[in-house]
Order: sequence, then C-alpha cells, then structure tokens
Amino acid sequence: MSIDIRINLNNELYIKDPQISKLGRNIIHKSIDMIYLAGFESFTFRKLAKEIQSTEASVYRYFKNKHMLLLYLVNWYWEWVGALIEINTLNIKDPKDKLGIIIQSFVSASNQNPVISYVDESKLHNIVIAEGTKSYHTIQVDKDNSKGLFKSYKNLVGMVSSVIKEVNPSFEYPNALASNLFEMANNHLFFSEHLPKLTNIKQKKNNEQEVERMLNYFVDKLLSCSV
Amino acid sequence: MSIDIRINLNNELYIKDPQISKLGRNIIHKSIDMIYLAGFESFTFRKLAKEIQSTEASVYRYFKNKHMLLLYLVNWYWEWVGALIEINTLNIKDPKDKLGIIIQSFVSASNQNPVISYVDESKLHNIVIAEGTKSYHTIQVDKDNSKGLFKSYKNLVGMVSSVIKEVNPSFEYPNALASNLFEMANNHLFFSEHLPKLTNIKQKKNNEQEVERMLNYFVDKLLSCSV
DNA sequence: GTAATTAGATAGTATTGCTATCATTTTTAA
DNA sequence: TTAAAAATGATAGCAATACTATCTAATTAC
Repeated sequence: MSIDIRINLNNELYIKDPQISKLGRNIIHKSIDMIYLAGFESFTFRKLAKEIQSTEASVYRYFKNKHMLLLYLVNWYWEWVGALIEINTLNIKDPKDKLGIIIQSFVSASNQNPVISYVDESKLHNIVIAEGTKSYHTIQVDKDNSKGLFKSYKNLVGMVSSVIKEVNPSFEYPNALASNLFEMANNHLFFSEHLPKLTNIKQKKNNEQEVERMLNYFVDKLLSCSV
Repeated sequence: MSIDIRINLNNELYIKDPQISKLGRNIIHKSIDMIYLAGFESFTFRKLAKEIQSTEASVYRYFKNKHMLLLYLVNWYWEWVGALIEINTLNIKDPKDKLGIIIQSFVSASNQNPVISYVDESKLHNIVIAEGTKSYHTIQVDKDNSKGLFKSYKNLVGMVSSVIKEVNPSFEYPNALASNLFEMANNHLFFSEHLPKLTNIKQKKNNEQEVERMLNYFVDKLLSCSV
C-alpha cells in the first residue's frame, strides 16, 4: 500500500505543478530513474521524453530546464526529510535523542516506507548524494536563492540548528554544524563507495549504520565537551 | 617577482602537458579566468580558444574535454596546498600547531605570494570552492579514480590524517575529519557569501579568519575531548 | 637544412537546449 | 451535452555544444 500525499514546494520551481497530472508524475518518476542510473550530466529532456513516450515540448511545459528539475527533486528531498524528522521527533523530549533521530534521518530516511508512489526515495537520496550540491554550485545561485529555491534546505538547517541549541546553548556554530551534518552524511556515504581513502567508513552493507555512528561520535564530542 | 616552479601532476590528466608550452600555459591561465568569472557550466573550449586567439582543435590537443581540464585545475590546487603545508609545517614540532597551519592553508593558502605566474591562486581557490566537488560527482568517478586522478586529494587527506592521529591517536575517524575540514572550509566560505542561513559565518571582509576560527573550534572539541 | 613536432584554418557531424506552431485529445464548466 | 478551455502530441527548426578529421603553415630540434 502507498498513500499519495502532497509535498508542498515553492511554485517558482516549476512552470506547471507536476504533482497534479499523470504526465507530471511520470516526468518525476522517470527522471529519478534516469538520473539515478546515468547521472545528471547525461540526462536530457529529449531522452526523458522518449522514455515516458511523450515529447520534449511537453516536458518543457513543466520545467524550464533540467537545472530546475534537479532543484525540484532536491527540494522534494529536503522537504520530505524535514517532514519525517518532524513526525519522528514529535513525542521525543530529550534534545539529544532528537538529534540522534535527525542523524538517522539524514543517513537513511530513504529506508522508511515510501510515502509517494511515483517517487523512489532511495534512488532520490542517491541523487541528492551524487548531484545535490550541483543545485547551488551554479553561477545563478544568488538569483535562485532570492526566488526562495533553497528555502526547504534552509528550513531544515534552521530546525536542526534549534535542536543543537537545545542540546548545548553555548555551542557557537549551530547552523554550520547542522548543514555540515547533512553534507557529511551524504559525502561519506559517497566516499565509502567511491573514494574510500577520504573517509573511515568501510564499504560494506552496513555503511549507513557506520556513518550514523560516526556522526553521533562527532556530535557527542562537539556538544558535550567543555574544552 | 614570481618564480615558475613546476607542479607535478598525474599525466593521465592531460593529453599534452600544458606546463611546457606557451599555448598550454595560456590555456590554463585563461580557463581559470573564464571559469572564475562565468562558472564551469558556461565554459566551453570554443569560447576559450577565441579568448586566447587560438583554435578549438588546438585546445583539444591538450585536454580530452572540459571535465579533464577541471580535474587538472583541482589537482593543481590539491598539490599546491599540500606543498604549502609541507613547507610551512617543516619546522613545527607540536602537531596541534601543525593542524592550525593546515586549517589556515585550507582557508586562505591563496593569500600567499603566488608561486606560478600563469596561475592566479586566489581565483583557482574560488573555482575549487564553487566547482571542486563536480570533479568527483560524476558517473565516471570510479574509472577516473582507478586512473589515479584523485591521488593528490587522497595524499593531502592522508597527510592531514596523520597529523590528526598525532594530536589524538585514539580519534576514530582521522581521514573523515581531514576531508571534512577541507570540504567545510570551502563550503562555509561559499555559504557565507551565497547561502548565509546555512552557516554562522557572517559575510564580511574577514570571513576567512572567521572560518579559520570555526574550524579550530571544531577541531579543539573533536580532538581534545574525552567524552 | 631537413625532419619532426606543433599550431592554425577550416570543415563537418551528432547531440543538446531550447522555441514555435498547429492539430488533436481530454477536461471543465455553463 | 455541448462548447470552450486546457493539456498533450507531432513536427519543425535553429543556434550552440562537443567533439573529430584533415590539411597547411610555422617552429623547433637534431
């Protein structure tokens, strides 16, 4: 069983909301597959159109270009992880426990039961790991930012930051730690698979648990230490 | 005054060594300018050829494609930072002091006097900040890695890792911390300018010093804490 | 001074990244 | 229910990108 809830995304991300039509959902579904398999560079709207048996022109009616589609996908992920964290920390009182759940969500939220039938969260997480930073490493980052296209990420970081402040109000860099936990989770999952010398996570089935353990180890030292 | 020393780079990075000819050095010099100004996405060999008053075919005789040129540039940076750290820590005994110099080098090595006349280290650092991770976030990362195209980065991380182990032999993730310090330095310089909500570094003239202070703060807690 | 290397000039080709137009199908609203 | 509106499909086209190839001219090396 899967329930189709709606994820709320900045409408500057798309021309026409892909969530409300069959074709739109197809675009999302298949573009995740294709970017997951062959990477963002080789992905084109023409190839996508062919895969979903539609036309290039139709895809362009939903997204201005493939950069906007990538932004849509990563925003989707940011929103989704944020929502999961909200749900899973709802009854938790201890901020340290909250932070543990946050770390777990950053590393392996995609192992949760899927929320939306046409989005494969596990593949999407892999896209965020491999292509996520390309969403802001562009020449138009400031323009994109002023349109609110990174709001979901900033909200997520804001939320985590406030938990960090609960754990240790005197920690001086809560936002930096929050964004770094997110980036580190993704980086070290990537490194363990492709560039193992850049990490200490061994490439194994349980590298997710290892990354989770590492991030908790870092956080413990950073927040429970009076040095 | 500037002295032209030679940086030693894996010869898989290029077809013909750009360091040994006027045209080659011109390619490096001008491509740094252009990528710095307009970003890697809009950079093409045709535009570059026009700028240096040469031809596309000539540029292709040095580099297989623009991805290899980017790899060349980031390798150049990794080697250069590594060399600077070697020089500046040569007479330092205390590993904690060494780590301080490493952090300073990650953040602002480019403020040192330039080493090679046709490479603007400050612009190059900005390229590494904005485009560096694109060098390994590709579908061919494993192939590139097996050719040794990330060796300079891995060496750098290995070197920093051994200093970390000197400071605290029981720290469990020295390689991860080393690569994270490098990435964090770059990320937070970028965030402070473009996405300030993701960091606690204020956008000011002295954001480099602030990032340096932050990284030292993190390292202190991580390595001098028995929690 | 000749051979070898390097660079310039030019051309060509498949693919990318769009935009535009018109015809059809599907949806919606009176 | 039917006419209008909206969405999609079909097709075309075009400038730019990412190369490859070939031939000639200049430079350098022996």
